[in-house]
Amino acid sequence: MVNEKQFIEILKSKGLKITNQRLLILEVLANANGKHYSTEEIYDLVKLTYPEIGLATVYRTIQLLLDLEIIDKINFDDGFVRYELSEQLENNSSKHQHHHLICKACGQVFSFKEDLLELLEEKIKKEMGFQISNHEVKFYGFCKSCQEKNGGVSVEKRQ
Amino acid sequence: MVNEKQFIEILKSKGLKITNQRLLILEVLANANGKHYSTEEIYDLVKLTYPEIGLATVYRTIQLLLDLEIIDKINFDDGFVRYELSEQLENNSSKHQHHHLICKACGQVFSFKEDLLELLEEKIKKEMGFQISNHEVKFYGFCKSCQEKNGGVSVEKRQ
DNA sequence: TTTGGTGCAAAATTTTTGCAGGCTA
DNA sequence: TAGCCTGCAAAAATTTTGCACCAAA
Repeated sequence: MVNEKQFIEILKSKGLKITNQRLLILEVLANANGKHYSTEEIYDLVKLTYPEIGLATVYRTIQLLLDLEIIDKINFDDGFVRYELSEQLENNSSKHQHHHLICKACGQVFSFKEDLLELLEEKIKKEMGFQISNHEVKFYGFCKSCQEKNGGVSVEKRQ
Repeated sequence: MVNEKQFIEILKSKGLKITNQRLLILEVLANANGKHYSTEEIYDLVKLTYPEIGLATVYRTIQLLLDLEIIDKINFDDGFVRYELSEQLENNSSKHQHHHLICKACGQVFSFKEDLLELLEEKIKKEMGFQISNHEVKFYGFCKSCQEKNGGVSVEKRQ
């Protein structure tokens, strides 16, 4: 999880410039606290403190953060592409920290910290020779509160 | 995996009409054979045998197939939303058949049939009360042939 | 015949790009 | 100062919608 100081170092080391826009976008994502923002949401949040920012800059900065592997792209199939700070550690090796639980009734997204995929990854490596560097796991279902609300019969709100 | 006969029965039972367009779109997906088509690709393929079809019909039929849980939506983050026939069985209970391996060098998508997620799903159920009905697992990395091509040093082509 | 489904075109969304000017290093 | 970066607006790409007509039941 990259902080501002590290981010500045990364930019410097690549010969990239340190701008308010870049720092503010990273800050929004760093303070997301479990939320997953879309480009538009990031744009709106940055505008609160820096109204002159353009949406194109947000798109360009997000692409930059993706290229630098500082953030990850996630798609919850709600029509928006969302982003979150990558959990990748400086020493690399383990990028496997959490999975997403998506409630089909209320649309809420929960994070679950745990990695139990080593077995599966080993099997894939052995059987297919595929070298895994990262994974994305999404579980669709019904959250506790939606199950209780409907007495066990949960109704889908979205596909 | 739904075949044409079953599809017709499902449509009938819901009071929906059986049209050439619907049958042809299902046929394209049923013959995809491991490939994952985007809306545009489905449109182009159906046009070969039914040139008068409109793109809007493809979008509407795909939404219908999603609602009926005959197909699943997949996003490989290449800018296109893709679809594949759902593996869901008639008797329900198990929808957990395969995962996707996405090569970051050549972009190819491989499928891996295996489910070793029961342990993780049980844990999630127990700890969070979240009732899982389906999951989507994507592994990013480098396929065997790309590893060999580059002598073990694989170069990313895309994020 | 009735109703749902389709094709077309327009509209709405989301994302990318070109360019002149501004800011970081 | 040089060149990267930004904002704006236009363009491109993807998806949805309205409507008149057509076709399945």
